[in-house]
Amino acid sequence: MSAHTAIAAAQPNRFVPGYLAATMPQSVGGMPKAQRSPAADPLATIAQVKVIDREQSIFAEGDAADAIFRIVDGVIRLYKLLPDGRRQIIGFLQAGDMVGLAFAERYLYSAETVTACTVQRISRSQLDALLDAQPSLARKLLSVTTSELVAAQDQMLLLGRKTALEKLASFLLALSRRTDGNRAIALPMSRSDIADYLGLTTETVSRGFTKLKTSRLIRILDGGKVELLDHDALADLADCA
Amino acid sequence: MSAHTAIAAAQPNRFVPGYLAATMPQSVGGMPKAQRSPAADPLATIAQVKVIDREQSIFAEGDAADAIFRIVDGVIRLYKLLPDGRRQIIGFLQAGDMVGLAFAERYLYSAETVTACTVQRISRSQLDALLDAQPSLARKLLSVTTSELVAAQDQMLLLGRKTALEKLASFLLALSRRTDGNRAIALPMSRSDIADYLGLTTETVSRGFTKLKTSRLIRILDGGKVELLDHDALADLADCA
DNA sequence: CGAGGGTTTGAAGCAGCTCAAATGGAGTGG
DNA sequence: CCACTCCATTTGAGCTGCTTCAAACCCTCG
Repeated sequence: MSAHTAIAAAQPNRFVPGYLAATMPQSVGGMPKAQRSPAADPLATIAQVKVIDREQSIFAEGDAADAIFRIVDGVIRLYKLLPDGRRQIIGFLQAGDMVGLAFAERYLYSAETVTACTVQRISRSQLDALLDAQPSLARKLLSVTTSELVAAQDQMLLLGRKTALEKLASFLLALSRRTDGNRAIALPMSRSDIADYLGLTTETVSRGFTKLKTSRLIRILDGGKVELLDHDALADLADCA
Repeated sequence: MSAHTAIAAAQPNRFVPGYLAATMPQSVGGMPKAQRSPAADPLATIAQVKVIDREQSIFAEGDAADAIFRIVDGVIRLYKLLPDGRRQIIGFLQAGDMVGLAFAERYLYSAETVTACTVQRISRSQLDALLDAQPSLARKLLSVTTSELVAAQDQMLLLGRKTALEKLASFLLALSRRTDGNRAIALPMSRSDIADYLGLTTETVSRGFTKLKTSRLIRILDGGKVELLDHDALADLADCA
């Protein structure tokens, strides 16, 4: 079982339309897989399933936005680039998340797999038809999009005002929240992915991990997993200094 | 006529539900005021109008979120605070924008007037009733919320990966876009507001303005206005280095 | 005209970056 | 099973862009 599967398994049926920003800090109600009836998921019936290798592009910023994707398994990163190559990762997406711009001609960011992924592809026209046929869907999507906006605002606070160590602590806690508060969390993405998500360099991320390790706040486990040894201390770090 | 009125007049009927993030980089279609029929604005009929002084609180992070607000005139800032007082401004809002969390118990950020403002207050229960009565409203709100998310993602790129001067150039261009691309733009907010929006200090913002002035890219006008002398050069700065 | 606030400018410090090298771990082939 | 390669990660050392601290400037308003 690969690392990302562990994340995916704990992930409830999150549903994210349009732009998907930083999904990390979003708190989600836990609902066991068994309770999800297929009837409640009209998208599944029209989706086309694709399996994609790790580190592959799904679409790039500027491509015609003719489809949206829902992640069934695996981890995906969304990012924007500056002309000189500087990269900002907008979010890491997991099982249940949806990707793709709902109301624009072209994708405004790029999407790549971090791990091997299974995704559902839903064409734009099919989604539009579904929205027409089922007006309640829009309200549901509105609710989830609003949550995404909340997450994006948390990330703005992080990027604009937190120190490197505070950013790292926030990141780890957000991951922990996504996996139902588990102490051990999977980190399928590289240091450089984390750096580009937090507005840092890989070296600074690495030094931060070292500092958290020597402070006994975290412990590195096998398979790229991290154990949060002192949740409260990390929370203090994350919220402030 | 106060400075903010100039911004407001150029502002079409933007409509922003739920969390309102950085609205700056959002491009909006221009529609003259005369074409807006009151019938197309069901919110206006149930809204309670309030006039608020400059530098006043509208609501604070953590307050019960029992109403949303639509700005009729003036400029408002939304921000989040860290426990030690560091502030990140999430966005500046203007006429047409809506503020207030649609699907949470409490506001997740604070809102304050920058200039004197006129706002419409719509209670949460009234909005919910309106959404039930008029399902198409949800889809419209979804569209606009998605635009907000796009703006938030642009701001993440700015905060995480741009230099001080690039941030300033981006900010000025975004303001210019909001006022239909006018060369002269109003800056009703203080240096410290701008700093907290761009993840900088007031001193760095001030030095940036000075550098843009001596480079002949901008010119300071009366009444806190700024004229963009070289739009293209600013655009080069904003997108990259 | 004087007080009070925001803004600008100056000088010094430092958090995080850059450049560089060492370490380590996973995959590959002998 | 080991040797080797490759590349991500870690560590080190110096640098720099932004911050911090401080003071001067300047506008507005009473």
